[in-house]
Amino acid sequence: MEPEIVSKEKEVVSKNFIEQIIEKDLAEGAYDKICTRFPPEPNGYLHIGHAKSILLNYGLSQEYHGQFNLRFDDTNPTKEKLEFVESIEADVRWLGADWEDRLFFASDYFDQMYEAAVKLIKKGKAYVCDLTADQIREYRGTLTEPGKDSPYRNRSVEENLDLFERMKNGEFEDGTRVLRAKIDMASPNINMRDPVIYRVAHMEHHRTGDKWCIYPMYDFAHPIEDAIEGVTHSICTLEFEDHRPLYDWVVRELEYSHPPKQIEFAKLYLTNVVTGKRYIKKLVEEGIVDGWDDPRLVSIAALRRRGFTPESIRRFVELCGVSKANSSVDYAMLEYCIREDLKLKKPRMMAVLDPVKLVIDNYPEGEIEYLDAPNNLENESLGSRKIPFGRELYIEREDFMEIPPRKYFRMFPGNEVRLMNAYLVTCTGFEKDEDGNITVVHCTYDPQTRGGNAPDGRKVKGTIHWVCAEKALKAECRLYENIIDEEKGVYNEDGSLNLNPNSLTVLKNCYVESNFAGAEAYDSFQFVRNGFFCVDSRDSRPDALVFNRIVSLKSSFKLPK
RNA sequence: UGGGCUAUCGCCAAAUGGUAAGGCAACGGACUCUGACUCCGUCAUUUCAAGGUUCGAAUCCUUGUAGCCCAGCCA
Repeated sequence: MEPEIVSKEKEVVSKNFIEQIIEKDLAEGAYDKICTRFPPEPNGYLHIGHAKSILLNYGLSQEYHGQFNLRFDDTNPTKEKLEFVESIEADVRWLGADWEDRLFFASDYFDQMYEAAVKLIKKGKAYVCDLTADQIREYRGTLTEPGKDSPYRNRSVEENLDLFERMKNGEFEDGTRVLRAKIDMASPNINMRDPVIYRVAHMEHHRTGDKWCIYPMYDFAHPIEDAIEGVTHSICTLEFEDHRPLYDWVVRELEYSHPPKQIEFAKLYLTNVVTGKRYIKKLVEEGIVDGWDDPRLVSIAALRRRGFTPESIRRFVELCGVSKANSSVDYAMLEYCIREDLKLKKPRMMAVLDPVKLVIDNYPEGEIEYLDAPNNLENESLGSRKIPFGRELYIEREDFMEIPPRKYFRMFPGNEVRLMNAYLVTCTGFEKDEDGNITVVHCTYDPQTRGGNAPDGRKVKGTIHWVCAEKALKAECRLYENIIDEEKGVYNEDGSLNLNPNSLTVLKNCYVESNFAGAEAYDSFQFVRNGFFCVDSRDSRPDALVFNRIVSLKSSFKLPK
């Protein structure tokens, strides 16, 4: 036997700019092994944008055989909650980013940060400042004018040491004193104008309790956290570019032997979707959506509930790429990824969302037969199921037309179509109510065509889905679209969110096959447009279900030109 | 009018001085037990603009233009 030559076309994947930096560092021997991290502040739920950062950092650690840490950047107790650290852990794990035993908290380093601050003071590189917040702002100058030195800038090392210790000991009220780095009040980079590195806040921290009443600022804490953990490449988003000189200043002044380096990349934005914790939070709080996992949102929890798989999100992030250009990825790309992932993996069921009754006049009354239906034509390993068939069925309203346009292949008087996995039927007539709405469609079936093929080999152009009227499960279907209007964009002119009033449609008269595994676990079904999948995987229900041609709801049949 | 960053197809995005990859979307056509999927084809003489250097420029230089970020004791 000739061995089959599988010449898999090599996928030419070009390296993104971060990979190039890492490869250069590795080649030059700057590091033996790389270490990346995902450092969320536990102040909200994660969304698709965070997935990019998580998967980027984790992916890099895998690609270059390094480490990936999960670290909570919990240096501001006013915003942080335990609830969020739990949800974040769950989401990161679900996405498949494995931090092994390296789950860290910035708050675990508070002692070391305090010591680091003392070290700066001793070097004459930090001082306690008594200016009020307003005064500090005034002294800072503006974007175009330099700042001026604080009157407290030249305190002695001894005095600074004493004052800083007393700050720690709780001798001062919130807001009365801060520790500042002594850098350059005239720097064109505002971040370098003697930034505050420690503030007083008498507040309970969700992990350290009341042990501390001073807390380090991000710019001071973050580089230290990275250095302590041996992070080599500290990857963050573009808005921190201006902070890099300060990041470098901190690791330099603190004399770390293998200083981490900060690399910035552009955040992921999606078209017609709300990202941004601020806005999501508002939608949740105002009750416009049901919660953080409302399927109209793109939080990780929502995507999961909606049937997205970790694989599909990984693929999506991979397709989006990494660069420094602000951009907004077409929502269609996300849909493509979930379709791709699910189409071979999941059984495909039948459901009718907008039902109209179909009566097969020559089918014996009261009889129900069970027909074989493959679960997925493209994946035999998913097996088959038995579906009930009877004299009365429901079909999709749009699958019948009284007067068909040209090239309409579905049901219209005189036309023969296939009921998927069942029989060929010929439409013989229909009934209307006084308003002119179609109420019943009539047809006759050809008993010879059981299974959907005619012994005489005749072909039909149309195949439609259906459910058995007697046996089908009546369900409430919730149809979700993006919460932002596709045409008008995300924001109104006044900057408010442009909400799509049709983002949630509840259909009360839907019918779903009753006899697939897990049917009984559902009391309502959620269909998501723009893809033929649906799900509600909350409460450990079965995960994503795929239905036939739900996609047609949105763009059904385009009239030929 | 300070500083930092970015500009390549409708949307992402490669190309690292050698003659504009790829994906999504769109559009044709073939196939089809859904009009989906699959397959096959089309889709940037040109890279924000204008000059310059070079045998050769998306890449280098000059001058513009547009967008994003920064004046928290947030991250």
